[in-house]
Amino acid sequence: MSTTPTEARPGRHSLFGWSLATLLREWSARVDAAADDLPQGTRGYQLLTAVVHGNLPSQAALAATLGIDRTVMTYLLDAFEGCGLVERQLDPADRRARRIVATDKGLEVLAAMEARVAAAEDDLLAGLEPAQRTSLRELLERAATGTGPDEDPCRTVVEATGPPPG
Amino acid sequence: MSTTPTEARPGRHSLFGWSLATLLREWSARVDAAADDLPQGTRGYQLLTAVVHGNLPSQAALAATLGIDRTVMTYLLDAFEGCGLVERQLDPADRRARRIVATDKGLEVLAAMEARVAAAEDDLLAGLEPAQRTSLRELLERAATGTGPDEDPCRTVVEATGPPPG
DNA sequence: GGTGAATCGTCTGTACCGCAGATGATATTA
DNA sequence: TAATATCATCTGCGGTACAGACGATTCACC
Repeated sequence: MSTTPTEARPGRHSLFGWSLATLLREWSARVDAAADDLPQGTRGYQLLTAVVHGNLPSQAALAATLGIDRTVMTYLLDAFEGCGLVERQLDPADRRARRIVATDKGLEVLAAMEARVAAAEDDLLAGLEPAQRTSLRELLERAATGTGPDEDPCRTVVEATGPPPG
Repeated sequence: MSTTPTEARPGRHSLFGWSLATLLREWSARVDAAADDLPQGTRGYQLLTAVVHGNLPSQAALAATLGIDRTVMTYLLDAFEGCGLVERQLDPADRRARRIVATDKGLEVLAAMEARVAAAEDDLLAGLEPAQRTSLRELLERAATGTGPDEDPCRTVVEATGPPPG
């Protein structure tokens, strides 16, 4: 394909979803390759991140945030609990719910993963300049958090944080 | 990322993959909702787009572009051929391969879909200003197309971030 | 205070979907 | 011609998500 002129390059369709899917696929493959310690690869990394950084009150909230089914969350957390990465704690306020908290080992594993994932992302976005990467991340996050008509009207416009660390 | 211990804002995980996955999920849901005429919903839309706009020579190239298995492509195209949207034509140059071309009905359906998808994207990116949407699309496309094998192989140089051994 | 509806997490069964392997047809090379 | 590789297809298997039902618990309402 390097011999073909630029106009006939496959994938020249400016397809929003195709770009998203391709990027996510590439990103996921790299994260999978770096996720030796986690069950479920990319999904596990996202789950552990949501457990640690997004303080979701319950298992159902966790599932809704990650966009997966409640029944799936059950055996997903089974695997994580079996590896000693998270714990199910009874919520004293609502004894139906379970509070999912990360163990020390979970925090440790996540920290190691985050470093590797950051390196993988830099590799993935090698075609963009640093300023463009920052811009892409910001736009993605804003678009992702601002989606849906069921948006929280109380959500104040974030992004007063300034430029993220390089 | 800066993990400020005092900060406990919900959903504040600046997770690249999470943004990608969320956006893709939302986009896919909207495209699915608009894909009455297509099999396989979002996947079908992407397939038909690749068939029409990206002139891929063979079924295998199509599969590689879309990131799906060859065997999956077989019954995916079976469904499309059954609906009269595409045709398998024998490639005179290589009679093993099949050239996948869209029928008139396929072009028609795709045109209608593209209009609906454009509207859905505008709705999805309602939180962004027009200039930001354009910027996001461009950055996404550049990042997605820049991850191909036609990138020069010198990018394997590890940056000075000092990743863990691996 | 009591009753029914709703929610949370779990379990069970089912259907789907992607992947590995094998197969027939064809192209390429020795 | 023989041998090997590639293309598309078919078959079987494993995993995974989804619908539904279930006990436990909370909430709404009278």
